[in-house]
Amino acid sequence: MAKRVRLLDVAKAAGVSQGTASNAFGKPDLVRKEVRERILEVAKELGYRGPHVMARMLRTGKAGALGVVFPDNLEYAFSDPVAIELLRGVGRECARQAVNMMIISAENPEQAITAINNAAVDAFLVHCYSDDNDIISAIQRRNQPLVCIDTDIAGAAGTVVLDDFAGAQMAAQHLIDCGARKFAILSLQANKAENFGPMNAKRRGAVSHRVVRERLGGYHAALKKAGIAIEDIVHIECENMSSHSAEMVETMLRDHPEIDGILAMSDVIAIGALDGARAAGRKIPDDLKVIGFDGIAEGERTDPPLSSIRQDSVEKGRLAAEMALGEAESDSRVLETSLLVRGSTR
Amino acid sequence: MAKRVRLLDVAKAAGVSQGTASNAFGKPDLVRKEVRERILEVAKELGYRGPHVMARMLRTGKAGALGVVFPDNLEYAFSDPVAIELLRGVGRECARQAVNMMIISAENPEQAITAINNAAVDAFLVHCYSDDNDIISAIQRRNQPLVCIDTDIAGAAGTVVLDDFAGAQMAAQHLIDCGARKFAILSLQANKAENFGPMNAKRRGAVSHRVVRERLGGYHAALKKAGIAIEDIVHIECENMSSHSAEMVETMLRDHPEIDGILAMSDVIAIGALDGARAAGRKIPDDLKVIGFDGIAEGERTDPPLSSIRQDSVEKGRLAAEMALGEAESDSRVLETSLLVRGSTR
DNA sequence: GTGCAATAATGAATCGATTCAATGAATGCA
DNA sequence: TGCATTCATTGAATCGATTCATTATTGCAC
Repeated sequence: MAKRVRLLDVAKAAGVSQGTASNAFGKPDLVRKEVRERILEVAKELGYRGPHVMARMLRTGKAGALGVVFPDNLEYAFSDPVAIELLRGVGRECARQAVNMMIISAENPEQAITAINNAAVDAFLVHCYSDDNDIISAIQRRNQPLVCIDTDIAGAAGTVVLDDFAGAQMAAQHLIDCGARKFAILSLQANKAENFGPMNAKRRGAVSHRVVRERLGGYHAALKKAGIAIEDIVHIECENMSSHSAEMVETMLRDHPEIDGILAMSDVIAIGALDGARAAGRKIPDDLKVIGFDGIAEGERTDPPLSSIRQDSVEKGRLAAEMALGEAESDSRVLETSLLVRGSTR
Repeated sequence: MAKRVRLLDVAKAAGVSQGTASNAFGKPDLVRKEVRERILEVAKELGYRGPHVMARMLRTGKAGALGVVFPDNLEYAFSDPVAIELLRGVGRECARQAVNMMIISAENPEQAITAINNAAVDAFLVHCYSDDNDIISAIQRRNQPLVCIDTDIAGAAGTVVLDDFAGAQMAAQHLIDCGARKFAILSLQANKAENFGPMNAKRRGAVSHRVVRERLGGYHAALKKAGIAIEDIVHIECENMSSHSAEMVETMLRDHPEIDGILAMSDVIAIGALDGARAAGRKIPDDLKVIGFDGIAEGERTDPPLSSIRQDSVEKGRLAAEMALGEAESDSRVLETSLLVRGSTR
């Protein structure tokens, strides 16, 4: 293979200094028009392909890219509807700022750390639930701006979270207003260690995932206020997959026929719950009210359409990107939620 | 800000050559254990953050990333279910090969070209419909492996496409088998220039998007064989959005009450068609059969569930990534489709 | 014609690693 | 003891740009 044509070669051939040749490409207004044109012409003749990206990066220190990390589960980034909305928002802001989007990919945590160390980016965005994490430390070691989404980590440059507590409270209050009295909570995974199924008090007390902790707190607060004892609530921890929650709910409803209100921590789980309830012979919303969390588009098409707590995940991603790229005003934002009433509670 | 600690600083402090220090990090087995440990220790003391990514890239010429470009519409990449599956596949392969995934982001074609020129990647993957494209040229100018998905472009290192013709043929044949005789085809955008609505013969003759050309050809072939004249088919070009196709279909069904079979070039369009047909008072599948294309998961939950031509978009993305990263056997692959019969044609 | 400012161009230093031919030391074998 | 071989280390060259202090040129006003 022929040796790559360098800027220096172009400069020599055009009879100008390397500095001028560089400016002809990067800062055209610093070079006299005719000189610049000659340089570009010579460049074309020699087959120069434009400034070498890596060399420029090394010199300028700018990568022109934002790193996006999903430590908990990487396949999840392109599967979960909420994660996808998040990515859409990140992409939107990156496009606005003319910065590329580097998705850190890995099959396991160890690989992820290597991937992080090899990524030429200017800042990191990390979406995760747990806050104790080798991956987070690896990012922090790079000493670049880091914005955390959905969790608050000490030392992060910024944080974007939801007011999960208030949202959950709203959800539970809504079910109470609809007349439900016997509740089941379908929780997202609460800890690093998987432990799906009924959730005992001990595990409820040791929730390391911020989102789960807050939402659980919000549910409990509203229910308590309505005079419902926490011990009377059925807690189940579900994988964030409709098929999984469907199974769980079907079983659960057979064991606890009295349940008339289901609080699901995600719409994906809630959609499965609708299926499970149908399989267990319940009529929704007559026998049983179900409310999800997130307000994803799929919730419009379920049978019946799913009530939920709407969050703006696109904006969440966009905002986080904006922060990471250093254009945001504050370094910590809490987004609000709103109640979305549809057929599953009406 | 204190000056960054360089490898050279570490080497000096540890009393070894820079080469040895480099090896201590990059090729540990070339350095005696005690020496390596001392180097690492000194590095930690000095606050050395590990080899500088950009410097390494410049020297080695490897970026450790795969560029992914969506020239037609960038927001689309995180909106369309099929594009997302594609990304999932790409992500899977990238993870397997320990390579990051650089999503080229831009708001307009001009910006996209800059973004491409600024991206430190080892290869490119491009998903697009049209084959004449400034963006493609920009990528080709970089002289790196380029794999095209869903279109075949001269000079690409590889191509991954679907047997769209056969799939479309299968779809049309299925509707014929179900007894439909009066057809409407809901096409994806056929050309760079947007022109949604009824599609005249002239526009049908000048389809620049390969996918549309092939699928249209497949539909026509099957219908012709069944003795249906092309002129009797209603052609409508839709935006790939359910809400848009719903409107189009509702209007279309009022103008053409005889239609009893709808061939949609995507499931997204088909799902809108179900809504539009319902709004126009049709019963599916009794009055009207509808079949989509792609076989996306959402099709299971529509009312009625959507028949479709299934394609494995995840595998399409994975395979393309594999090719681009240079591990695939061949440089051109055509994937097969299969018929997915559900409620909308039964 | 002189002085001053503005504009162009120069060329060497720099960004921070990796690589590789050369050298030195240590080991194995006859 | 001598020679070949292996293992560890060195140090300079290299990857390919950008930057910036300096010099050269031009234009303009008085």
